[in-house]
Amino acid sequence: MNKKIYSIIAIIILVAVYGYDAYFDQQVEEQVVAQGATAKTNTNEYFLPTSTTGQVVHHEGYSLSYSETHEQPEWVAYELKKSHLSNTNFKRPYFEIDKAVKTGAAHWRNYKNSGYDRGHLCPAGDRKYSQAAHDETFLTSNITPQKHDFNAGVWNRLEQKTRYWANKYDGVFVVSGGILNGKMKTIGEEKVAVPNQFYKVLIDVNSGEAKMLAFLLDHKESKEPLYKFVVSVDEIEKRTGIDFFSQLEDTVENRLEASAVYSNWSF
DNA sequence: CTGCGATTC
DNA sequence: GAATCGCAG
Repeated sequence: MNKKIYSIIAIIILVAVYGYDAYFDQQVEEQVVAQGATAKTNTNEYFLPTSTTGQVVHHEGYSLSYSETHEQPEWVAYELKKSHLSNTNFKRPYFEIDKAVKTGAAHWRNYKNSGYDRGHLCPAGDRKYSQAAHDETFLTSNITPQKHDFNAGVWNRLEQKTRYWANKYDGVFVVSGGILNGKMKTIGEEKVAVPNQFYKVLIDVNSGEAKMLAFLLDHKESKEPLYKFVVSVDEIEKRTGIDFFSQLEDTVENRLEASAVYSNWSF
């Protein structure tokens, strides 16, 4: 008689424990998917945007989608981890053609005496954790023509603020590029297009609830505070045709990308 | 930090 | 072309 009761109790306990465990796992999984936290284990692969050009190239420190017609990337994406931040000073190497771009990346000569900077999209300052990572940003597939006062000015301020956020929020994912449409000037024999606007999109999945932030800047120097350039991710998608953060669960993605609220980001 | 240009070999 | 140096915001 006692045996029977013990057996029943044991079964009830087993079911309860198993059930709770399964429930707990499910909750965790939903949370992980919602926050895109699996990105942690897959660095810059997880949050890659879609490519409108069909030519995605992966490097150790960043990935890019190359637009042959504009001779520059339509986006450059990478994770800026807190551990990447460093004060090391590496000597600047020479710019090199990215051999991984099969259609042929632009030669740096296009920029020579053009009046435009060779502007990094994955900044050298974000890849200072090793000489190799640093030097890898000097591939011309990571470069876009930028006015010097813009590059060294408001764009540089935004990059420094991004490093501030990477430190504060334990890493952020970054996607940057020029808006490659409309009428654009070109420079050099290969006719590298000069974007009229540049964008930067950020996502933080490592500190609390996932949050996004997007910037759209005219290609001109500005002393305005950075929050004045905040737009929704949807706005950038509309202008570029690129789909960002599609790995997120749809309702989460839609909600975050429609918002231009920046109150949960510290400026 | 973001860069360019002159000079030298 | 490669490396070094100085300069500017």
